[in-house]
Amino acid sequence: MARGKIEIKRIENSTNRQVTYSKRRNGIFKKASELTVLCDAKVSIIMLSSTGKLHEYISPSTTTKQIFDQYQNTLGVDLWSYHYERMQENLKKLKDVNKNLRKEIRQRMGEHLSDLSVEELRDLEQEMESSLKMVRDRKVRNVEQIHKNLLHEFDARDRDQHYGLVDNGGDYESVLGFSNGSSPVFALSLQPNPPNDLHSGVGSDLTFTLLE
Amino acid sequence: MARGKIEIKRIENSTNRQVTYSKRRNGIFKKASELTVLCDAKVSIIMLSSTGKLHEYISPSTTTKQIFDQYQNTLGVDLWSYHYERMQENLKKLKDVNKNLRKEIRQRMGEHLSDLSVEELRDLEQEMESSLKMVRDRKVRNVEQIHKNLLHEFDARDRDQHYGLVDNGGDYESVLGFSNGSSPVFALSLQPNPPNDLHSGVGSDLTFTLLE
DNA sequence: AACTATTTATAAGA
DNA sequence: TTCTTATAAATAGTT
Repeated sequence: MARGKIEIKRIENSTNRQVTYSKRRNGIFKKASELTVLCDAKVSIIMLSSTGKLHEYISPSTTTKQIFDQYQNTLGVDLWSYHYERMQENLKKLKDVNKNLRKEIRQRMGEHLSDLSVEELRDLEQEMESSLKMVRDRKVRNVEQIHKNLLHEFDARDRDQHYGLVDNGGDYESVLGFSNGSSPVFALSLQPNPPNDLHSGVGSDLTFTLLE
Repeated sequence: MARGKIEIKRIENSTNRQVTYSKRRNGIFKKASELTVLCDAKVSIIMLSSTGKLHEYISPSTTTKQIFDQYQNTLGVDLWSYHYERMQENLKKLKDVNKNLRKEIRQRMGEHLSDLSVEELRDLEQEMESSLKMVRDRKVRNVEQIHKNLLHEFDARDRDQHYGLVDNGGDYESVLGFSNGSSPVFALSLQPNPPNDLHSGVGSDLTFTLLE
């Protein structure tokens, strides 16, 4: 635009290209700043040079993020708001599921029962009775298995070397294969089920029989 | 810049401002397009006029989203990735909580018990027994209340007008104030608790006493 | 929207 | 880089 007209096509000389980029970039930024003031507008300019450098102009009255947000709102485009909204929906659904799970647990813990009708209470009671039976059965099976292992170990020691009870200094825990010193069996016998007016199943009684 | 120099300050006349905005906007966009070609650069310009209108220029070789992404990568800024990451963390936490809640419920339903030690099984059993008692007690109290209401209603009818049983044609449901024809009491008496080998608490027996 | 006198931007050279 | 300056381009005010 001076000292000779130029054609608008890529400047092949790298230095010239850099110089022109720098000069014209400043020119555009100056124009943008004038436009901002003269016309009460907001302008965001981001430039990436061929060498990968980034320069930006942003009107003093705003931020780049505000411009981005406005851009998306106005054009109804979703650059990333689509993902954002999907995540928020997902979050909400998970929270709801969570809430319901907590409610169910609380009811199974005997709380928040006032919402339930007599039918629902009766169904819940039956469900819990049946589940309790399964827990109890599982416990009994576990304890029986431990008991069998115990008998088997004593038997084996007695038959093989006769050093079991004496050499071991009464460390029954190792007999069951618990090397960290925290044997479930002895912990159980030290903390027996406390007497409980609801405690009427055979399973729990078997536990006492085994451990006491 | 022509026909007289102007001061760079807001143009008060609205029409003039609009016209200048339009002219200078085109000027800047033209400069941007020249820069793109001459210097092999990428430019994104977003303008918001004082009237709220949005105009943009984007170099042909790219997209606005690419520029946004590049902007964020280069500056290490997070405009929205901060929120995105926070949301993903949140999502993950909720999923974990959810998983644990489901596990707890399953265990309270008598499933997935193999992970539990004998102590944990015993604790769970006790917890469920105590919770079952609360459910049972609540059911009993509800049924007792319904029974009391029933007796009170019969009593009142007998005392006041002597038209209860005859005029009502034996519609006991309305006596309890259930106008939709689905009385919990009668539903309960039609579907009594089935005999259950675990069914040993006094609460459930009381239910049968009341309803049979 | 077009015109045009003038200002501004800038290409090339130093 | 920065400065200079001839000249192209942009544009303020007018029509």
